[in-house]
Amino acid sequence: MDTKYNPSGYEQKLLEKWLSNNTFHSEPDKKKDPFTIVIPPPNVTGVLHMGHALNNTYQDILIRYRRMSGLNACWVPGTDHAGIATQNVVEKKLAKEGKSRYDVGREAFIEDVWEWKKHHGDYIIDQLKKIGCACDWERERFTMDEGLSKAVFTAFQHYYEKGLLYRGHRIINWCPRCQTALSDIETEHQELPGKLYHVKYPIKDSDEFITVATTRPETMLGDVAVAFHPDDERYHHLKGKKIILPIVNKEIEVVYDEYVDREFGTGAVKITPAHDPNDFEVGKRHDLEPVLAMNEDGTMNENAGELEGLDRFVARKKVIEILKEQGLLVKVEENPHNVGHCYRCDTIVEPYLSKQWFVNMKPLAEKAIEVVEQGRIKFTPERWKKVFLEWLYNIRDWCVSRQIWWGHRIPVYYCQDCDEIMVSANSPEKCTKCGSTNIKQDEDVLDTWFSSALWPFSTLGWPEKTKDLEYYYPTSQLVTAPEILFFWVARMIMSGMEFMGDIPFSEVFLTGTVRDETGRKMSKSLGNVIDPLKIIKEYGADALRFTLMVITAQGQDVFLSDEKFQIGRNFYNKLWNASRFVISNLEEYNTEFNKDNLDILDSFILTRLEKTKETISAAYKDFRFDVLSKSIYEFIWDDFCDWYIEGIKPYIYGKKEDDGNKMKVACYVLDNALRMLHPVMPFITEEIHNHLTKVEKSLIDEKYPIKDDQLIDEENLTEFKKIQGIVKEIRNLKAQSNIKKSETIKVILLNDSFKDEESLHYVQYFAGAELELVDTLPEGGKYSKAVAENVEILVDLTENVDLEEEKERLKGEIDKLVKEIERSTKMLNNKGFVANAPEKVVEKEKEKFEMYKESKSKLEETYKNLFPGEEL
RNA sequence: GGGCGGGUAGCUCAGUUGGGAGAGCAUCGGCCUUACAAGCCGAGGGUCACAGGUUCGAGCCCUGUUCCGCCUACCA
Repeated sequence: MDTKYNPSGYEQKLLEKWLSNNTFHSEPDKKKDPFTIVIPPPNVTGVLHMGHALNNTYQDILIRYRRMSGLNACWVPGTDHAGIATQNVVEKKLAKEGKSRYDVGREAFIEDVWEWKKHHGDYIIDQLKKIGCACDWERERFTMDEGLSKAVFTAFQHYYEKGLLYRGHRIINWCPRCQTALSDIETEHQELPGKLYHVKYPIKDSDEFITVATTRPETMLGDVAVAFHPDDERYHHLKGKKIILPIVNKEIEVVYDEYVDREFGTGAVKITPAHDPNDFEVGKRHDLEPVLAMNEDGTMNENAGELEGLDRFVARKKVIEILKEQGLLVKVEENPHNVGHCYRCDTIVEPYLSKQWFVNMKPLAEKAIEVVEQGRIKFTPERWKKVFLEWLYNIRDWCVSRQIWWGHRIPVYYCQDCDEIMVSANSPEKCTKCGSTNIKQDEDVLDTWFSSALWPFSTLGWPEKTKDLEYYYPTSQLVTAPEILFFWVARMIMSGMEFMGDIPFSEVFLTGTVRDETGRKMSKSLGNVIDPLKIIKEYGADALRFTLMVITAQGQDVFLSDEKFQIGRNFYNKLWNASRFVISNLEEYNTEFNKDNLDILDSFILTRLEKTKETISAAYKDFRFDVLSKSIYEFIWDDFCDWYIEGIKPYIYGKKEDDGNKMKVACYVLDNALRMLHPVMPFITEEIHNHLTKVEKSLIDEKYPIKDDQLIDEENLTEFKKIQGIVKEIRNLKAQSNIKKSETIKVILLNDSFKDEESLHYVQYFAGAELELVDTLPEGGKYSKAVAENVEILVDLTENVDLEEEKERLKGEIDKLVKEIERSTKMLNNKGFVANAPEKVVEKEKEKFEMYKESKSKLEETYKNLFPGEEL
């Protein structure tokens, strides 16, 4: 084995092996239970970021663990066509050539996107491979694949025929830059400093004015009425009157509607049905014809009179100017408010009246609510369940049409001759009603999330009834970011119930968000991203994975910085070197140690190993990746390296009699540890395992270690912990007395301090001490004393010891004990404690009390001996 | 406006049915001990945000306050 482990070389080699052997492939197999995960498909435009790295490491660990545990694990990978985002990328590319998509035309543009996808789109898939993802690459899917497109059209037709899909005029969120409708959750609200403008509208045939307030004055050009509360007597006299809309000097209506809050402002609300969802509802109730004042690109239209052609924000200023000139602007107040922004390009979205396709979500949501309330789908951390349900209880219809070109074109066909509307997954050639071939397909495409909603079954072949679908569906667990809980998770559950009649997965694990060290979300525009590929290059994929796992508490946000990845690097370095030591001292790969020939050290390491297995399997159940990573880390570093390997050295170097059993134990432990760690650090564990067994195999095909209760020996573990405690104390005494670790120190112990010779040997060895056993401890003389684990430790102080320091040390120790005794006394004198606390706790406290008292008197004795006559 | 998460060592964070406050990094001291200086041995360091309450006992449970972050929402 190389003396240094250089990740990039090994990782590349192993990766090529895995890929060329198709190691991660899964086929339906009735003899085994499936364990399925579908990947949250990253955008084709995406490059791997830390969020992906975190998310996919979780999934990879789950997949590898289940596969090693004997399940038929299948991880379905793929990418999402990400309509708006991808179109934006290609449009930007065109813009550099001075062209727009309209210049090249729809067909040529889509070809361009496919071309782009072919060359840049699979970039992220390669990156996933680099972090070691055990995806079944043969099953890679793309949401625009033929099969998945068919799923989309089939689903659309199904919803339409069931009456759950309709086309209607509604206020939607319009992005003037992307020039498309967005769904409610695709608009992100940010608070911006805004103003509330109070404007006077003249009342026709009267000297009176009515004052209304607005945050978006430019939309007043689309006003059709002013509304008052029906019970508001201040405005009853206006019934039947008309109001003059300034600037365009149009007559508008007076209406009375309970929507108006009498307490707010003047109690008068201008009604702009084409630019505000509430106003739209009011307009409908009062038969008011909406007036659209804006074009799709955010400029004012012909209804804006002299403002026609101005951009909406320029128009806002202009409106205010005009109103001021005409003396109609009453006042302007500061009014910070939340404004919707396009989640793809951050442009301020416009509530805008438009004809779009909607899915009626209520009936779909009901089933999703049911399965989650019943606990058939479990969320981890559990708090997301509430968030999830809350959203579903208040669900609104989903606007699914988008005015872009890249995506699944809506499978609706309009006959140009007879107005027939046909909805069909198979593009019809002629009108089903009049037979005309003059039919035109809807221009719009579907929301990208419409296709991802079908992902858990469309990737497995739906709408065909495939073997895969039958075997792998429902999938097992889903790992994703909470940001897409509504976008994706909720919709998958709804469509799973609708099309498959069953839940798409039974457990959902929501990850935390990756942030920089100051707590900000990592984003390109902030420039605070840590590129996982850079980390892989510097530290290796294993270090990246391990570090992410060990520092991220379950579902909590994680704060990252470059240096943190040293945790992982240091760990693999330790593992590599320890393994190198074991392997180089091993004659052959043999884990069949003699169970009847174990000493206290063997028993200690085996007990700790088996207990670690227990911790790990519990951690898997609870998605505690931090716990499982940390417990393997501690086992390998603290128990195996610092105690077991150190402890067997005298046997290896021939300083102690050895029958070879210790190396077999070491082999067994290392073999187990590598398997246990493999899901977290797949590369190095496999590399080492191959060296250990001298056989080239994929570790993922090996069995995950199962706990062997026979190897657990609590009594020996306790005894060894006692050894460790004493060793630590002696080392401490040596360090404080400036005695080198390599120098031995004379230590006197009572005969019955330990169970047997073995224990004494290890104390002597680990502590670097020469033990003298006596029946009674010497009184007087220059000895320092410490008490650990209820054992008195006497150290010869004849040489080289600063008595002043020793005095301080003893004083400090005694002081600590005094405080402990005080605390303990108080507790034990408390009748309530003795009466109410569990007997075990009280007993323990009494024992401790006795121990403290004993220790204290022992130390005091020593103090008096060393410093006769001096006050404590 | 509503909801959620968090405030524990200098930093980043653990702390699972309430029973003597932990890890990693950083700091300090000592070590080239034949796997590893990316290491080994040892040490110091905390009014568990604040104020109440429940309890024999609270970092943990309840109430309130405060600060940070996130999600969500049509008050013109």
